[in-house]
Amino acid sequence: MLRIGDFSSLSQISIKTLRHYDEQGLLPPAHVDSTTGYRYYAISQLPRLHRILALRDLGFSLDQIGSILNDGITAEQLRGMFLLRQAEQQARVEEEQSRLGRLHARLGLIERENSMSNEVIIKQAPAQWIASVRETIPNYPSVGKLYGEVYAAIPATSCGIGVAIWHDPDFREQDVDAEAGFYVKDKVAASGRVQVHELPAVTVASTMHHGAYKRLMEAYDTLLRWVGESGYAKAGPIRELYLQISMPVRQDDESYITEIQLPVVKAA
Amino acid sequence: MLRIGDFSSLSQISIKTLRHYDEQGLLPPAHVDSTTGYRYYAISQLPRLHRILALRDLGFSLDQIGSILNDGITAEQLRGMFLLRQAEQQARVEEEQSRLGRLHARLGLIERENSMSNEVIIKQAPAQWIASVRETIPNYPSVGKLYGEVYAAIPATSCGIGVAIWHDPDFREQDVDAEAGFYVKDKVAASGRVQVHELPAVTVASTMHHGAYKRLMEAYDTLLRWVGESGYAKAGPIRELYLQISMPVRQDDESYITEIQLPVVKAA
DNA sequence: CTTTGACTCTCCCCTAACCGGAGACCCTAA
DNA sequence: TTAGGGTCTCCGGTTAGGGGAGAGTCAAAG
Repeated sequence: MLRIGDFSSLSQISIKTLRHYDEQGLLPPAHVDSTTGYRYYAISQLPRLHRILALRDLGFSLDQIGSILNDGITAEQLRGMFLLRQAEQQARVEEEQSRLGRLHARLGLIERENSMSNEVIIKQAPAQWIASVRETIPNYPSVGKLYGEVYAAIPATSCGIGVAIWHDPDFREQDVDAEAGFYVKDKVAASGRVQVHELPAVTVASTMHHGAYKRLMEAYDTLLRWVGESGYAKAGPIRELYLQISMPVRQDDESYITEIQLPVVKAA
Repeated sequence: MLRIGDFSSLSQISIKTLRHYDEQGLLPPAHVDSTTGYRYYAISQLPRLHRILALRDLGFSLDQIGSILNDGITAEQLRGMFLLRQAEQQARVEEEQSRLGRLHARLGLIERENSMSNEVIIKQAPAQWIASVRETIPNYPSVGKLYGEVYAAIPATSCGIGVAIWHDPDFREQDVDAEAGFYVKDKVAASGRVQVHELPAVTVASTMHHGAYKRLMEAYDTLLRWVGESGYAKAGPIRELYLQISMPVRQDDESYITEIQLPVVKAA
């Protein structure tokens, strides 16, 4: 019988860890003195400790290790747990690799521009009701005229932020297939050219543009390059959210804040 | 000014997280009502939140993000932090990949043998004084005779566990270059053929064999295969530690516990 | 037999980045 | 004025242990 310190130096596992494994029921000492509480370990417990460490090294939680070691588990269940763990680990590796890729791309940007520019993040855009008109307009700035029409058609109280959706599959200078309107809290009544429909929840790559519209192109550049470099693919029309704006709209107002959202899916 | 719930649904970041970022000094609300404690956020704070999320996505801790955003950091320092983070991430990817590899190998074993056999783990063997004799012996079982010689030469009180070290670079059936002796707590005096020297601390791949010596070969098989599959290379002579043994030694005693340690380095 | 120094015990707090819930307070629309 | 939903702070929990305090224990030395 070994005291905990001896068992610790024999196994090279810290005393704290051994006590922790005792508490978790993974490795109760062979004997515990009921008056002093001293833990006494047998050398024959070393293989079990080794097994615990091996499973820990494979990424199982202590809970899972407990299930594997204590609850008489069948070979089939064991295989299932390993398959599950392998799938998780596979996903983890891919995630960490993708993070490394993004880091690499960001570092490249820093080295070129010597600062941090627009940040791109992936997020979930929730399902959202929108009141809007859709029309082919001669050029981008013309979109402004559509908002008045929508605004007049819906109650002001349910009117949320202004949104534009560019339905063209690619960038066009002219004859743009544009949808413009406002997010609305609830389903309001449609009227005439103003349609009310629900945008489904999607995963988007998003960037914030803080400044004048005339520099919005930079944000688009950043966003599109990032999406390509990070292994995503376009999965829907680009949205612009006019979070901070003033009336009348000016092309050079530096206080404007615009979010650009590009629906994406992970590329294979 | 938005209340925290509005800012939360606008940014798709949970209220709890926003409060947490406030506490950490990352994103204090634009205004806090001093009587009610209500947090009020400005839309112009969205870009900063985006920046925080982007850095979080790259794997920086909130502390590091705070340094980057709050402490006027130079471009050079920023570059340094990113380089460091990239190196860490690179190491992490390699570790997780290696874990996946081990998992895959283990799963292969499970599918073949339908159970868990010997577990192999990597650990640090501490530096250790040993009293031993080294001799070329005709075959493995002959090693037993050496222990009596060592045991007679050292004080019984300082005598630790029995150890054998196989110095041949590869497995040999005959004329084995063997070292046999006992770990000793302190440096004891050498005498005659019995040498006392210190084994340096090394990283070893280790497996526990619980059972008769005649099946020790299985443990060797497992250990050597594991080392190959897991991307390590042999870095020294194999040790056997006789943790549980009886006198006289019997080849078929199933209560024996033997640890096999193979010094390793990560293969490139 | 006693002392002494090393060892061990339990208990509590700490890690990172939040999540969940309790109880109290606040805001606003009907 | 009230009701219902929003918000506040505080407490506790998550993983796998680490650090330390204060009290008790063991074994060798005197």
